[in-house]
Amino acid sequence: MSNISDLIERYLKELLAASARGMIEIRRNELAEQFNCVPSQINYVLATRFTVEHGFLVESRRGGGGYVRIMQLPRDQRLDSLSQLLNLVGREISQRRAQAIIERMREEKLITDRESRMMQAVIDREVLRLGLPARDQLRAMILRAMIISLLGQKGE
Amino acid sequence: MSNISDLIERYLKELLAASARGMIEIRRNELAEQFNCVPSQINYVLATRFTVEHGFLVESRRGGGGYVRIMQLPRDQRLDSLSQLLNLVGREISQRRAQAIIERMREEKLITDRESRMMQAVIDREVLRLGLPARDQLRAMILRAMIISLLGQKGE
DNA sequence: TAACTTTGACCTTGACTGACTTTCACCTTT
DNA sequence: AAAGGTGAAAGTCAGTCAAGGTCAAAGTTA
Repeated sequence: MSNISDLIERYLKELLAASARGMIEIRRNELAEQFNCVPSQINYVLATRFTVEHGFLVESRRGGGGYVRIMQLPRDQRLDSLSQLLNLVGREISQRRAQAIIERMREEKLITDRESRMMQAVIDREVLRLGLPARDQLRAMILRAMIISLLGQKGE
Repeated sequence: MSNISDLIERYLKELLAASARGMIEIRRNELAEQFNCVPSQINYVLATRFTVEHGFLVESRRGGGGYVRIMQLPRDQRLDSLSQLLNLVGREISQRRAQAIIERMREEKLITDRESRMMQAVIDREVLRLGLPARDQLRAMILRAMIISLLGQKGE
């Protein structure tokens, strides 16, 4: 395995883990050179692995002295409320974003490993064999139902 | 005898036997080339000889750096009963029968109360808003996926 | 003939690239 | 100072390449 994008992801997460405030700043061009890739690949990594669903915030600035700042959202700003979580899901959701949300719930111990595995299995496009956009809508329905059933504690 | 599929099967099982964790990763294209067959024949072999019923779990990833991962499941009592439940689910299933199966899994302690609640939520016809028979087929796919997700516990 | 095997055309996903664009700090020029 | 130029960043996005997936038809075998 281990393509460049995965390596960059791991590297950035190590930097984040080592940083005091869960915040790092990088130079896009420098990082690209470090990994012998084109600068826009950094954007690809950020777009696919450091989204809000994953629990990160990315800011940047262009021009001379530009930078890319990656922040890991602190615990108490994270998925604390059910409505926040459902908001993130919305009326339709891609597999990617759903995976990220489930992974985040697991990291925050809102669900167990087994539960996350089950949820990941269910929202897979191989299971939800429908065309778009119906598939993304169904996935949202299902994910919402699962989240409500686990966290809503309705009637208990 | 010894058609190509049998050869590929034997080869993969040798690899699995030699591997420490009962888990191997292959490149579909490489393997196909090795056996002078078309890549899709690998899928045929996996689909006919490395199913859950046979005690295997197959995962894969597309795109650059893609792979096919084959895991051998340790055969035990729990696995056998889950496998039986899979047969019970079949290719389509009503909500009522699905509810009964989930309830039975809960009684047999194959799943926790939380897990059963989540499963019940997902197979509800209010969530799977499709007409019949598509809904019953989708429910079967989902239920199967959830049960299978429980199989890969120990290995990973 | 029924079941199994093999094949290939077409599809979907994921990683990566590069040409082109936008933004910004810092100069000049007037 | 205000306006405008310059180079140094980062951003965008459509396209290409690299995998694996699907399905039905054709071929083979028991």
